[in-house]
Amino acid sequence: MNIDDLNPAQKQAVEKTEGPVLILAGAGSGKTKVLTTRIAYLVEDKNVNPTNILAITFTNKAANEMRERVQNIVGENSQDMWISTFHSCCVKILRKDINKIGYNRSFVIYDSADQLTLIKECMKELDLSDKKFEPKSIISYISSAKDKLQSPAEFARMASGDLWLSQIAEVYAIYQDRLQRNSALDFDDLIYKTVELLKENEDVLNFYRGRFKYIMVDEYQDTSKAQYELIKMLALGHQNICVVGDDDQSIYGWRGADIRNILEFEKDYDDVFVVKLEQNYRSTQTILDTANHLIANNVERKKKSLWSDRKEGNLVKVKLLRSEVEEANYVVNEIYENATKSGRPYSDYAVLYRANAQARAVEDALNRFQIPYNIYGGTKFYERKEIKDLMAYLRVIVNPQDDIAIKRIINIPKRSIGLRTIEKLEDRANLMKESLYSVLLDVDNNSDISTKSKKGINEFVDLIGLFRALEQNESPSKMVEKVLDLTGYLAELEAIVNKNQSLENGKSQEAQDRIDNLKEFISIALEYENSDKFEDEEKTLGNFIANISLASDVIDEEEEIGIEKVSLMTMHSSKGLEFPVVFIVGMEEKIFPIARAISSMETADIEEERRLCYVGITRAMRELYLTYTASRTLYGKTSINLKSRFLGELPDETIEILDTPVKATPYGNADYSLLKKYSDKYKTNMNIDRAKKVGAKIIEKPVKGEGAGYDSYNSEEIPKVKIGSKIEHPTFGEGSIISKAGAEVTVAFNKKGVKKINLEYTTIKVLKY
DNA sequence: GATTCTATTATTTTT
DNA sequence: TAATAGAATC
Repeated sequence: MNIDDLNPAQKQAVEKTEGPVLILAGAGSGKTKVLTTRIAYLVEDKNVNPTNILAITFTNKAANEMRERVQNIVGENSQDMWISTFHSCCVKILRKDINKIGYNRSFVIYDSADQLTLIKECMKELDLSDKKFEPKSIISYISSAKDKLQSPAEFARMASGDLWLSQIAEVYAIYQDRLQRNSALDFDDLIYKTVELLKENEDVLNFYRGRFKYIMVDEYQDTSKAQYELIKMLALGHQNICVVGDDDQSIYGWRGADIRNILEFEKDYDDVFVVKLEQNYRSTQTILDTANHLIANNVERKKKSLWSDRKEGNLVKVKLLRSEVEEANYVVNEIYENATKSGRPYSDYAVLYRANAQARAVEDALNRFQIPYNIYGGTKFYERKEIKDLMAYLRVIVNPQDDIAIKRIINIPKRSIGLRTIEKLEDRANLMKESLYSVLLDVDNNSDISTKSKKGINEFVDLIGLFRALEQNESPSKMVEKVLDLTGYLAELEAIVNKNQSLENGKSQEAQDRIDNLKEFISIALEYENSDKFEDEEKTLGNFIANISLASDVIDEEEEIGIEKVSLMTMHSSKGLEFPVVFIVGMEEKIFPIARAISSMETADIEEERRLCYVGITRAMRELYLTYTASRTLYGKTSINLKSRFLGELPDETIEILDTPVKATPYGNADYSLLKKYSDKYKTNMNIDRAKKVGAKIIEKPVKGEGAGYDSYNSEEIPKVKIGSKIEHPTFGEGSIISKAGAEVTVAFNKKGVKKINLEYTTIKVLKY
């Protein structure tokens, strides 16, 4: 195995195969390469049997990438390794032995929507109004309890004396009970129950301990307590545990990640070999210096300092704009000019922000410039209504005890089973402590159900019975087809398409999209059947839907081949990615760091925000822009925020301030310090309107030439028009747009002929977009 | 049972 | 602003 192309630190990380190893891998330091090489090295040079290797990641994407890369080096051998996410690894373990802790082996996995439905039911059972108790917040309590391996009983004990927590404890207990009754596990359970299984069954634990002689964990800084315990149990004994992570990139504390796991790894295991990967292969030294300087402000961290042997590159550009609209315009204009000048494809550019809501302004600007873009974090494939309906059918076929799934589809397509009926059936199920399905089977002996509903229920039950019989010898993809066919689901959609074809409403298109999605689902099933990725599992419907539940593929954006697009995403979702040119927008207090972190008593919260900023900065390969605004409208409210403290934490030598830092706002020359004073005095989020009320002096006239230093128009008033839009001009009358260049459009007027007008200076009315 | 109206509320996201 | 959930109404 040739490892000559690794740097000395990387080599050490690969060659130290025995005992606990902590690889502190800075951003862009070739972490995945080290990990895959290490696995290959174990197999090829150390003659380790591939079955003895367990490599764990957080996302499917990371697992797939790793598997692929390992396969490229060691070939067929990689088939016998477990390279998977925490969750799918746990599913595999649980499928085999979960019956030992009182669950059905054909359990289903509840996603967060199912979870929410179930929680609401549990709350209803306890007569907790969801006015006072936000179901989502209860879920997060329960979820974090599970992350910390707290059972309902332990939670109740801890909560004693606290009314609020005690009530959550009650919900938790019922919720857990209902999950078990439904033969369902939520995502947190997958880890929690695996730990429980291994704790309570020595033989099972010993089996896996014997099997996994070499364990590797990626993104270790993101592990929860439960995941930590799981790994620790498995690694006990041989202690061949290698964890890779970067404490500076720990940005998921809010969903249970415990940064202490990585900070205290050396305390948890004996004689830990620590390697720091500090050479960065991604960014210019200027960008790295900027990031290093910023993150040095954090106290809770392992000291690291990224360096690069690349040239210094451009300074980081810092720019103040007047509003989020101007900010977006500036960014997009810069992308446009930079791309035109350098010949870079648009896919080289990324705009990062703290919250998704900030994307809109950037989107609008991109539309105005007609630059193609992709927003990450859209609707997930599996969250689509039609896919969830279909999945619900499949789940009921595999596991009829799945009440949540039954309720979803019992009346789809319509079978005259209304809400009232379902409620009655449910009450009966609860009363008899039975599943909904058994009550349905027995519906004929149920006196308070109408004949019409009874008929529908029997139809439903017969259908499910038929499917269950078919499932014995049909493949998953065939089953999907059967469900779509025999339920009439597909036919119903096709009818909509045909009926509305002539009409120009979106209904036909929408139905067609759904049909396409369902067809896509069939191919996913076929793909699953033909894949060899899951060699050690049978290709049953149950395993198929479990796989789907653990996948979260975003819908493949109608892959327009050859179209290079600008990427828009949150800094969270940018982790692990890189772009030649990066813009981070909204560098303002209360935006980034976000208000909640500022008001929090915990300095840890600000530190996590700072790490997020570090993640954002280190995405940039060559050029980095940081922008902020004097005034920002977000969630329909305009406020003036101070510039982000993070900007002040950057080194003077690596940044270039492009703005004239003045007090200009779209409203004019607002007195910044005054606003700040009022904000402090009234201890409230001061916005311009409120400030005016309490007497802040704000000159309402826009100040020319001053301010952002960016000579721009107030594009807020420029209507979004495109070629083909119909408009009305105050003097030329109606016309349609035939071409467009920035704010300058060419319009063919109905009466006055073709004219060029500049939307910057002309007020038009848009009749049709 | 479906549709329309009203009120509420808004980090970050994977599994 | 805009999405969405729940209530009110047809």
